[in-house]
Amino acid sequence: HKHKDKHKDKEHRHKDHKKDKEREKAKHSNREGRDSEKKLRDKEKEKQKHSNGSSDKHREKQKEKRRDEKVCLHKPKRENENGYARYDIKPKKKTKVKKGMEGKKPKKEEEEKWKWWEEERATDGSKWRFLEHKGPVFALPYEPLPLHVRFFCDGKQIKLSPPAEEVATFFAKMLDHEYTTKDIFRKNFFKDWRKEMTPEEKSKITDLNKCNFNEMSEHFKAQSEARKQMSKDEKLKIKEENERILQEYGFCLMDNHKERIGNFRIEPPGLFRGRGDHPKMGMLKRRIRPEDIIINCSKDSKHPKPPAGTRWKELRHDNKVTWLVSWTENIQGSIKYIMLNPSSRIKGEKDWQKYETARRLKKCVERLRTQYRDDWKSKEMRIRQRAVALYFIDKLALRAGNEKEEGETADTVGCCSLRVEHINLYPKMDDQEYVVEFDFLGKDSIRYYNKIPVEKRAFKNLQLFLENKQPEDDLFDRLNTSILNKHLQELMDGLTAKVFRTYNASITLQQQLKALTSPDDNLPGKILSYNRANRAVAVLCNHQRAPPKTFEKSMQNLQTKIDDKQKQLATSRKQLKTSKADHKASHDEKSKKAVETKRKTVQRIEEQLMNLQMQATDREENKQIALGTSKLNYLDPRISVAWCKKWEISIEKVYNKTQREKFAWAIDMAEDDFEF
DNA sequence: CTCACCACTTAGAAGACAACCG
DNA sequence: CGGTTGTCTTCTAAGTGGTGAG
Repeated sequence: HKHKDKHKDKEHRHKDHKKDKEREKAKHSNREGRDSEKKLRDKEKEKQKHSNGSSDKHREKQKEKRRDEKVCLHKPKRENENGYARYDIKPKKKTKVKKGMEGKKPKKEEEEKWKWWEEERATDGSKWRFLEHKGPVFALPYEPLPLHVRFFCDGKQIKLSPPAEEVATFFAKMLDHEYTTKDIFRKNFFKDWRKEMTPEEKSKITDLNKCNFNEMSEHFKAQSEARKQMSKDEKLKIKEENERILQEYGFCLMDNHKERIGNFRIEPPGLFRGRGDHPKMGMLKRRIRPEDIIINCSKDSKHPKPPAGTRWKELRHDNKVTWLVSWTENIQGSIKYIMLNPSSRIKGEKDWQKYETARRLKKCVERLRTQYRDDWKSKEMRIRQRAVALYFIDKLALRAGNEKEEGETADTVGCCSLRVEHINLYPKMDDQEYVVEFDFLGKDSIRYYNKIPVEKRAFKNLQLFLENKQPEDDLFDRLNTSILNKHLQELMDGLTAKVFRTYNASITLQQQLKALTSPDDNLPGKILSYNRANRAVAVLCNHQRAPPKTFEKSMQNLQTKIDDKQKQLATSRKQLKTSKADHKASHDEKSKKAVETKRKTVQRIEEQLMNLQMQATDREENKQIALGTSKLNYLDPRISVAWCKKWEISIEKVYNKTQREKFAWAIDMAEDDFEF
């Protein structure tokens, strides 16, 4: 019954979010009415938000006032355009797509511009009302190797049966990869490979070290080389075929809208590549057949047909979930899904909601911080542990750290699963006090290393937690993510550990943008500032990448360019000097003009040089840092949109096409004064 | 509480593609 | 125009967090 209560709470929360009565009414009214009512509600929500006595209440109010003034000044007449009442209520300063809005518009056009964020959200936990799709695209069947490609074991040629040969090719394709040298990988592979062999093969092939895959490997290299060498025509043909498949299988119909599917292809069979020190690396990931597939769609939709002669495992009509297709994978036994693209309504709404939760945290974060500092003094060990863990999650943006099954995955940890061996305490270090040194492997086995001074009371608690423990013992032995999240839920509706990461990432971006952007900077300068702000977040969240293989070389190339530019600048300056001298001597129009052109040239080259240097700085600073993850998952896009608007930078400079599609909601709704 | 299960978000690497350069 | 380089897209692994049974 506990869970049920919780569920009710959640429902209640959701209902609170928007006024229920109004929504019910709106559901049955027409589009215009719905929209305007939504706006009205939003406005009310805004007011509520601003009047609930948070610390920055005053500033927020000022801001709102300012916005209203601006709106009045610049865009008072929107409502006349097509009679949509909604424009009366919350005029937009800038509305991108206007033409074609009058009267009836062609369906296709409407489809392209569908603004789901201006529509109602379901409140009953259902994710859709209608869903129709074509099912998944299966991996191509195995094509046996041509006869001339041979395989040897112990020096003797063996013609492998197709199943054994297929698995062998998986290994052969990876021969150049470091994976294949690892003991665990080889052991796992060999074990699974033998399962595919005929008894005869099994008796002949008993030692992987005696297997020679070279001809296979060479064959695949030649094949990929041949693909590269294909004529334009052939390449075009393949491209068209891919496009056809995309058009047929890459979209679904969900609640009257055509939506892009994220991954409509079933993962092909192959060898499992775990990250880090994974105990299952090299195992055979088996081929998925229609009989493994569960299809989810509307009862009243045209159901996807399984390939001829096969059947689905199950046909389901569950509109409480968002997936279209699922199957169980054989390595960990987990379920894999086919879901919609990030640009879809279903993903976008959730994403938007995530940032709204983080913004609610912003309003009460100081209160929570006071509380956890207070809890450091608690009589109860579990509360102290909870409070210190939360401090780490807040201050260092650590992940929650769920427990993991031993032997099933690589040994990685998050905050709650930190072990004694992952930290070192230094009461004094150089000129700093109470330094904690973190060294552990996090998600994807990415190393987290950080030496950081912490508050005295937190430090003393850590010393206490370490008492009488072995290195492999849990640092927070009275804590797990479920306890922590239950606590957080009580502190704020919808609060979980990961919200802190979102909040701290977004607030950092906003602060850094404010601090780094200088009005005098030119465009590349501003972009550098943006990237630096983005970088600050990536560092906070520990988003690392392997330095690109060509990094050194590309840096060198850039340096050469800079050197050349410098030389060019020197020559140009000399020429300017000469022309000035000429002008002084002759004082004629022609020489005066020459001076001017030269001056312009020098200026242009100076700027080019600066830009190159900025590019170099940017790239150097970015060597081991991945910006994409934070941009895509942690930074409220409205901050970036507002920044672009404020500095009159086109959004394309900050978001590529995919990102613009994912963040269409933010691009459409955020104004230059948006505050996270 | 633990455990198993499920659904969904977040993650870096690899592969595909496009732009640029000589 | 071909090869190289940098960017975008795809892929799928690895997390988080919710639920419900026992």
